[in-house]
Amino acid sequence: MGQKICMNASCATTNTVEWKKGWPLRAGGVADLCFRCGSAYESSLFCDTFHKEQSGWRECFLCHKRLHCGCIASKLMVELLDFGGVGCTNCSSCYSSSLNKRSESQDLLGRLTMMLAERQPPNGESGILGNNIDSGRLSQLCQVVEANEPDRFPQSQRGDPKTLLGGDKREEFMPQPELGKLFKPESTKSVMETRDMQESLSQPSLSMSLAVTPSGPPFPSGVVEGKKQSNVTRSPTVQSSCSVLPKPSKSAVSTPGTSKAASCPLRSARPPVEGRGRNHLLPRYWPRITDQELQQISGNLNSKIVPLFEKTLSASDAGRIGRLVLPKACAEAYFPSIHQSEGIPLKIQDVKGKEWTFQFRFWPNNNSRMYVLEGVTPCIQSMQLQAGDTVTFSRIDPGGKLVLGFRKTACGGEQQGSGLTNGTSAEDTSSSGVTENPSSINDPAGPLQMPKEMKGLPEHLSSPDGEISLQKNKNNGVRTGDGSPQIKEKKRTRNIGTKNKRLLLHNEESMELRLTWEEAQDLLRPSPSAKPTIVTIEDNEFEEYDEPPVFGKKTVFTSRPSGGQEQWAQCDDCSKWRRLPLDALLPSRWTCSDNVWDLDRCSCSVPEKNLKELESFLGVGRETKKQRSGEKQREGRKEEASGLEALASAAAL
DNA sequence: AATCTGCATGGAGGA
DNA sequence: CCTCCATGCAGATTG
Repeated sequence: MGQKICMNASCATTNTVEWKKGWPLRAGGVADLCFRCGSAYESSLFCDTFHKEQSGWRECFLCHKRLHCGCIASKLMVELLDFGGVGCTNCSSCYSSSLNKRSESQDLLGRLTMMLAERQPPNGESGILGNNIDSGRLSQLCQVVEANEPDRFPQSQRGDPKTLLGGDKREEFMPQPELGKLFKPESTKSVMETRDMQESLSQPSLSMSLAVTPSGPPFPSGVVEGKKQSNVTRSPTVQSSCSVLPKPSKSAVSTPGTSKAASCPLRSARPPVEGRGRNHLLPRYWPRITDQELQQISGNLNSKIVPLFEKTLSASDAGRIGRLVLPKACAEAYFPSIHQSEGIPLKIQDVKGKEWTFQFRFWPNNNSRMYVLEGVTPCIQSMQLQAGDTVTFSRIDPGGKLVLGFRKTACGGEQQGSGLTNGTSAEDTSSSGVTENPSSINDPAGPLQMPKEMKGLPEHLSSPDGEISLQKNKNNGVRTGDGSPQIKEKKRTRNIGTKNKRLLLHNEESMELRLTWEEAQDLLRPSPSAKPTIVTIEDNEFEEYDEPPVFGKKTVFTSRPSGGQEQWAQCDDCSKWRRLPLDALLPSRWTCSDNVWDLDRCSCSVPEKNLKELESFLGVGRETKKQRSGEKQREGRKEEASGLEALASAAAL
């Protein structure tokens, strides 16, 4: 950590800023980026998509089209991001635009397909998307892309670190200056960076990584609807505070949440911190956090807590619709500026360190805008909030990470469960519906979901056990704790799922998509005629194929009582199971006549052998076996087909 | 039919 | 009078 000038010419903070690590450039070298840039890619849209979530839909920053992260084109997009491209493959503003439409791109897609196949970890984990792309491949990709898109790659820029590093040249790589961030996909994190992952995550980071704008943290823009911004840098801190106490507004007094707050001598609404148009914020939205609460938390966190604003939930906010109406002034002051009605996904951490992603968007309304956070239902339910309760938006400095706290209206006083709480009545919030940091789910190395800042929270504010057992709830595809009442409401659960579907994250469909994708990976085989070229990168040998992979047939492995394993495959004609060598790889269609390993059973007329053993493994009985040739076979094929379709559609894209 | 989604409307409160 | 925002509503979508 030190003081340098951010090398990202488009970065909002081009003044002397904190920095923490460099930005690897394709031709080598490292560009020093400011804290904001550096932290941005940790939580960048595409990082999350590919390496944490690994499935689901995301929205392009530029064109706002949705792209499925499981698709190969999207994968390619992510890789290209490392070279400065920002945007989806559909986006005309991105130098990788139309890549998936070009005939030449088929080669890339084919290579990527192969890379996906190659990277499947032996244990079947969904790691292929999380593995690093080797530099050689990236170089190849880059060359092809450059060849295809010469206009986007002036010769002077290619592979010249000085060009990339030099002054504002970098800006030429940025499709839109106001994007202002370099999105560092995790796919391209170097080994070194991977090693530093924990450190990175322990650093405060911008959860809301989009739309960085020229001034004023966390997401200011130069001019927002005609309002000129103050050019404030790092925020003041907690102690910004109650020097000026507002005259209690009518609304503040009248709202259930705040009226009780007013009864607390310490709970005074404090003027908001810096932000666009903060002076226009109505006092009703001023955070009513006590100094005691703030000091306690600040002390625990080694970070500065900056209360931004709060809002008392209306019936519609807390209702099933899942939309939380944001005060316009607050949204424009503290949230990223958005220019498209669809808005952007916004990550906000709750008091337990769990990260939620909401869709921050707006609707045109009477020549103005109405800002909403969509998909809040799971979070609201997790906090067991209802109309009249208050949610508090705060920020952790440095880093600008958003924290969503809450304060409940309860008989005899308020309960507070924010990261700013005094800790006297932290809710035992269920983790249901939580869009847990996907890395914690997928990363076998351990959960990373608890930021350092939140680890400083008192225990009772953190997750009860810090490691909630993961249950793949097929109904909602999220972690479920021990069942809050809300979760048991089928309608709500359904609503959650569908809402999250809009969020493109962490929903049941993404879970299913991921599983399907993982299953599909099992089916990938190198083309039989393909001969691999061994490439050694960082002491790891990779087989590189010139031909795209083929889809193989699913097999099952059994364990002999005496030890050792056997592989079994089912004939596509007679549905009989045949034993295969362990290393046998089958094509997508395989019949007994293809059983070259056991000539005694290379015909469908030959009965099965050792069936009991196999059935024991499969957990099926004779009756099931009878049906196997019927329904089960069809289902099996259907499942297999779903995996194939997933890949096929990805490849088609 | 239920739910989602985008927009419209009108009351409340501030200027 | 104007802006904001809570909520309603209708068309679209989904199961």
